[in-house]
Amino acid sequence: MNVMLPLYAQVKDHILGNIKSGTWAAGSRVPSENELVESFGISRMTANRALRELAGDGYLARVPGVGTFVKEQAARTSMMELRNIAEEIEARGHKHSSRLITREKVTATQALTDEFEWKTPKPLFHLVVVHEENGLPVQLEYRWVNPQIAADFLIQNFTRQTPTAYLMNTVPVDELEHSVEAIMPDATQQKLLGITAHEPCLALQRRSWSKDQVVTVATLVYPASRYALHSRYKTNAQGKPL
Amino acid sequence: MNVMLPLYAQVKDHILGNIKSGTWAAGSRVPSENELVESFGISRMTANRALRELAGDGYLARVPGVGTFVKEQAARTSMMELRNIAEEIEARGHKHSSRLITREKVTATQALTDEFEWKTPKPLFHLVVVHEENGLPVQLEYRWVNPQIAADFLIQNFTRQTPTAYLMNTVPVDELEHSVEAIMPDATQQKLLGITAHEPCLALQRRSWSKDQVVTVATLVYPASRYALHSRYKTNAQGKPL
DNA sequence: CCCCTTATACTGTATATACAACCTTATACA
DNA sequence: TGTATAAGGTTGTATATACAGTATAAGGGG
Repeated sequence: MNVMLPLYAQVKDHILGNIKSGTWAAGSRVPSENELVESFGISRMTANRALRELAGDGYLARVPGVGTFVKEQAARTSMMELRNIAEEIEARGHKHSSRLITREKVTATQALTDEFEWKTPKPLFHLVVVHEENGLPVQLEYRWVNPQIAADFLIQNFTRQTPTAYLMNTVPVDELEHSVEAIMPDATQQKLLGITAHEPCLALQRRSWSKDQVVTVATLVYPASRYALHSRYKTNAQGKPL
Repeated sequence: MNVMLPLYAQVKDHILGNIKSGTWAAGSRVPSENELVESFGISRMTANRALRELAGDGYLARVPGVGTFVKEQAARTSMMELRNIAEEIEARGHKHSSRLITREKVTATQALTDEFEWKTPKPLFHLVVVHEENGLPVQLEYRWVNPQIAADFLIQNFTRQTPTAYLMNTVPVDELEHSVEAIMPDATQQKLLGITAHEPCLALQRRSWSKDQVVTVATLVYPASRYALHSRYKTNAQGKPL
């Protein structure tokens, strides 16, 4: 059952674990390549690969002749990121409610198999939820969840806690991907959102990873008249987010 | 003058050049590690590093036992980064071109005065540009620029350098704001983008600040069928992106 | 005291080698 | 004909070794 990770990945996990747990604070020094060679009993090239890849991912900064250090990771706060809609609505002083449309266990289609980065189709939890702000539908949520990571996902009561909130509290998220497009709603979506066929919608697709495995894929459909996505943040000298 | 690049970087450049120039189309096979060993006279580990890093960057897909292939680059743009569309298109190995529709000096409307955080209306530079990917319109850019910060903006030749590129090189950006909504195009937009009245569009509004002053306001309209906005990033050390 | 040299530690790159896992194709066999 | 096997090419990982470049600290000589 337990898949043996490659050595360099084990070293990466070890270092990343110490960073995320806060044991190694930002700016502090991580073991040098030769120290990792000693403690893990590996070759220097393997230690080099672990440190080099973590540096490429932005977790570490390497300085020739000096050492390797934990990088400062400013929180990139924005509404485009992982935020659950219930909090957003309540932050506006409005009332959030939700209607559970579908809750089932399905087998992944080919497209979903690709999304989850699997080679073969596997079982998936599937959920369809309509979120309402003061009784008016504002978001249609299609969600698929990897059962291997969130095994008890389907037995949750999602009228009290949104799927996003449950996943955020249960699984640590390493990586997020968002994709936004404009779509015209189909008949089912029109009915569930209470809109006409002529109203365009935003379709926000979100994938989240934990330890290089896709945890969940969600498609969030917003009627254009009722919602706009928004973000604002500071940047560094290169024009990239901090 | 010439800085000698490391061997693995030279190999990466060679492969990337063939992708961007379109010599190697999406789906086509790139040389195997052993073939690179032969043609470049390098060791297999060096070839491996070049291919592995390009795969990590999303340019290549590697299949054990089969080979390495040029990946399809989806027509998507990053909403988190301040990146100019010309680079994005060229990174996909396609050709970027642009048509300047309007170039003028105007006085800010009340709405624009608010956007620029001014108390009274002031002069503004205004530009309308259509960006094309392989000759097909993919973005309609409405841009307003603060003349106090970029005084020589209007005399630039924007067929060689995009407005975004010019501003990125001229003014350091401290802060960015994005807002996305779904719209139906009006008659003018339909004509400029070459789309029908029934195709929804993404309208991305962007404001950027430098030293607490608004530098530029831009509205970027993307036909839904040709573009999706995209972002992917690692979360912070605490795994709590918000 | 200051400057130069030297030693040491660390990262960056490159090679040669090895073995495993995977896939395709050709071949031998029933 | 159909199937099992073998061979060869491909990626993935791991090691041992080597040399270059950079930064820091220690020591020696003016």
